[in-house]
Amino acid sequence: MGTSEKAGAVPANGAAPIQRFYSDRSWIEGAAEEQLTFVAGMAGVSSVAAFPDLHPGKYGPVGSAILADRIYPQLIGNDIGCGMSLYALDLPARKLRLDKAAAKLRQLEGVWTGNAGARLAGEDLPTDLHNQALGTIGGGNHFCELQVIDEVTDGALLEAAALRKGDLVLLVHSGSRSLGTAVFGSVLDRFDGLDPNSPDGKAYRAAHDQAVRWAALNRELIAERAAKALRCDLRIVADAPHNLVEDHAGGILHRKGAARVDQALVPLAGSRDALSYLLAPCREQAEALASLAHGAGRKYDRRSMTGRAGGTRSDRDSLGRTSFGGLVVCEDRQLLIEEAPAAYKDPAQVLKDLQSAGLAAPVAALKPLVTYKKAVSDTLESARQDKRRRLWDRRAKR
DNA sequence: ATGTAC
Repeated sequence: MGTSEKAGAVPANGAAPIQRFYSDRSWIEGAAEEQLTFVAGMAGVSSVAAFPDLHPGKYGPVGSAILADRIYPQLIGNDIGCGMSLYALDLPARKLRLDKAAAKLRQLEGVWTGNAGARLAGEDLPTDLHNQALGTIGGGNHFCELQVIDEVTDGALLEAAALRKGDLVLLVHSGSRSLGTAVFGSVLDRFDGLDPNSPDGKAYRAAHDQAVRWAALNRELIAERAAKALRCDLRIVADAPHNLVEDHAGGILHRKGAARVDQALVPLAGSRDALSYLLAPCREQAEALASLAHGAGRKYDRRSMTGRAGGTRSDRDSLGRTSFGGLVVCEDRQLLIEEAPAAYKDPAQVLKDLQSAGLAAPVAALKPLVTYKKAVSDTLESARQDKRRRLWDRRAKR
């Protein structure tokens, strides 16, 4: 980086400034800090913002926003366009039976049989673009959760969104499935980044932008499938993608698990056994790069969860229920363990840090009722794999 | 994260 007029904002070592929006009360791994430092030193990076959900990722710190003069596809990774959508349901909460709702949500399993071509065309996408996966949640940390508006902290803002305490909502976390994987796969040898104005940069950006629109449509279709299964209507409250590149302040902003704040309300996802929140973004701070935390953030990686949760039968059974009396639909045992609530940080602390940093204010807390992840039974092979990992971990501890 | 990889 040269001695431009921006030199005053650049630390002596030439790395970009890192703005941290978390306190020492948040659980931040050393590896995530190292990744932040690495990313801030990458060529062309001018600004980095880190949020309290920060945790190490495969190619960089998840829970950060990175402004650069070029596109680094690895910072976005596979799941281009991944994000959170919140929908209001016109279903009376008092009529809801959780076990029946859980049974109905099982209809989310399998393919969606609607008119994919028409919906894709409506989003200005090719009518045959990856349509076999449309309307499906996927695996990992993706979910579709039925929630109830619990505590209200800003009644006026909630009312402005035509919501009130006791209303049922749907929080959908999903992305572009293997469409995004294919787009990332086409640039795997480009870790030095792409000039956004070069043919390669433009080609990536075009395919990326399609995956972003596909992912948003996918969340919409998942919500529609869920509402149809629950036999009610739905209305969108917010859609906040957190994994993509976009133009920002004359550069390329990489959202690496950092929610976009261009709407009145932004969802902050908790774990399935913790509250989620509806946030009102505060006046913009340039250093925050128009971003917020996207969730609680992982505390433990997937692999290490095998030794931490689901060790006994009763432990595994308890993973299917929540302390709120909620239900979890996830018949893949390995997934149930990897995504155990213990794998996640406390979303209330994430909220506190965002609040004290002056980035957002809570509007309402959302209580999980039914978390839908996967309704098909895990295979014999994945059970065997689970057992092998367990034995291996036990041996490693000696 | 993923119609994974053994």
